[in-house]
Amino acid sequence: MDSKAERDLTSSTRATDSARPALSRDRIIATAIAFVDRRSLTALTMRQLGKELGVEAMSLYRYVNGREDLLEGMVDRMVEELHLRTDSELLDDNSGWQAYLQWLAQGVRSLARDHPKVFPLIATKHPAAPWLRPPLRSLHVVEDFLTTLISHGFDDNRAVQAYRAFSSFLLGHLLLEATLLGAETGPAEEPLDEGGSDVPNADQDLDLANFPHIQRLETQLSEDHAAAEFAQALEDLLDRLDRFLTE
Amino acid sequence: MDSKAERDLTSSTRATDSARPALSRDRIIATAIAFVDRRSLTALTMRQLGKELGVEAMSLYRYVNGREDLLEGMVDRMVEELHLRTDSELLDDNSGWQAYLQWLAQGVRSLARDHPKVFPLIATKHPAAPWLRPPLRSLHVVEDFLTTLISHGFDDNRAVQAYRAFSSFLLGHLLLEATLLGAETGPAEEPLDEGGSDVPNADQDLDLANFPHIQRLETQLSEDHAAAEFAQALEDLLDRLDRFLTE
DNA sequence: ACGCACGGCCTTACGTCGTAAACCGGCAAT
DNA sequence: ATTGCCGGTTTACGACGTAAGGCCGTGCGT
Repeated sequence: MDSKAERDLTSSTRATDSARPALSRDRIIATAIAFVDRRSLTALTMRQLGKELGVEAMSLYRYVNGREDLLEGMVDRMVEELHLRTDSELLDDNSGWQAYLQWLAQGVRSLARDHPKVFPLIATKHPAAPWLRPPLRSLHVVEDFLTTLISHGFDDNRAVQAYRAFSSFLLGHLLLEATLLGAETGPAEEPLDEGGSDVPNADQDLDLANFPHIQRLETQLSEDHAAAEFAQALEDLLDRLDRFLTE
Repeated sequence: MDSKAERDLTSSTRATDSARPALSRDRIIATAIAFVDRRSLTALTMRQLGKELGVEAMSLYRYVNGREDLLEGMVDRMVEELHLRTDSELLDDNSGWQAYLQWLAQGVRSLARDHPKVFPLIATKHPAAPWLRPPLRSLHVVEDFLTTLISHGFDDNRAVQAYRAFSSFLLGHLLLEATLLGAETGPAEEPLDEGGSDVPNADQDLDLANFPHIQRLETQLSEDHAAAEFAQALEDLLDRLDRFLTE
């Protein structure tokens, strides 16, 4: 009675099938993303993912071309999402390019916050082309970006430079934030005790005796103002681009 | 005669032995870094590294506490290097904090450029403490940072914020640059042809027909002005911090 | 001088990973 | 009924990280 539960509805593989959604690239990728969100990147294994989908690992290979391709699929899927929900108003002349960039930045930030364990992948994986810079690694998104800026007075050169600056900005802030959030899912991380007990292990490690400033500022350093700082830095970047535009 | 070649020089394992430098954590880590530079992160395997050192894989475990620890060691080593060659002049009141930040930024950039394949590790690995943000993930470096800024008129709060802004800046620009440089060592990457030929596979892929801007700007997008852009963005950041300081 | 503990490296072994290749049941069209 | 494909399974291989124990030369204690 293990996997026979959904057998009787096979009278015809109709669309009304609700029991077993049937394997597909999309479903695999979606499940993989959810899985990584819940567990971790290194936990994402073909066999585990198979189990998650109620299927043997090798079945996945009919839809994804190996693990590497799966990861790429996840990245593409997530970034493409950005383009899909582009409010076309934003691309018009109505709201300025700044509104568009604000929207885009917040969108990418949402990605990073919703999937902190996946984001390093977006940030790190080598793009298909050298002009597809993380995290804006979708042709659609980049095209939107360039279109919007150019239609708002940027010349080619400045649009490209803006693209680069914007990419760097997002990457830096959001990868940091994501790394912070997806705290390694560390279950316990044994201190590994390295030895006996007589010698108090003289190296510096995590006692802050020799680092007075860090020690004093420890709490401040640990505070999380990610949202505000992101917003502020984004403002500054936009100002910079604006100045850049009218120079 | 396979591994006996270097047997006869074992008359005594004296210090004067120049043939086989003898295993040590330092040597292992150094070799690992060099190895990753030459090959890639995923190619760095305990067995491969052993081979590189003329030793069995398991021998490494006497000095590094597993692969994860090895990677951490590599990161630490590289970042610590920054602190070691800190010109103490820079920390004095003589040159301003801006000179220090310029120096530090260029130092980290050198790291990224010298070891583009390792840099993602520095950027991505979870720091030991939440206030050790990549890529400035060394207590020494952070302490230097805070000391310098505070001794130049920053109050605690602003110094901390500067630290965060600076980290994000470096991470974004340099991870991007490193990713670009360490071009995945991709040997060929078969186009994998995905199926028949009748349906032209309606997705966009890499023909730029539907992306006029990208197509037109392709060359500009591919141009590499990393150095200049980095310098410029750094200038702007310093200005921003300066304004921030006297507000 | 001799023995012996010990540090440093090797051998063996286990479980898990990605994935190539062959296989197999059932549906559709012939 | 036959055939062939489609979607999934089985089996198998080599490489990985690493636990556990073996082995051998060196240097110290006596």
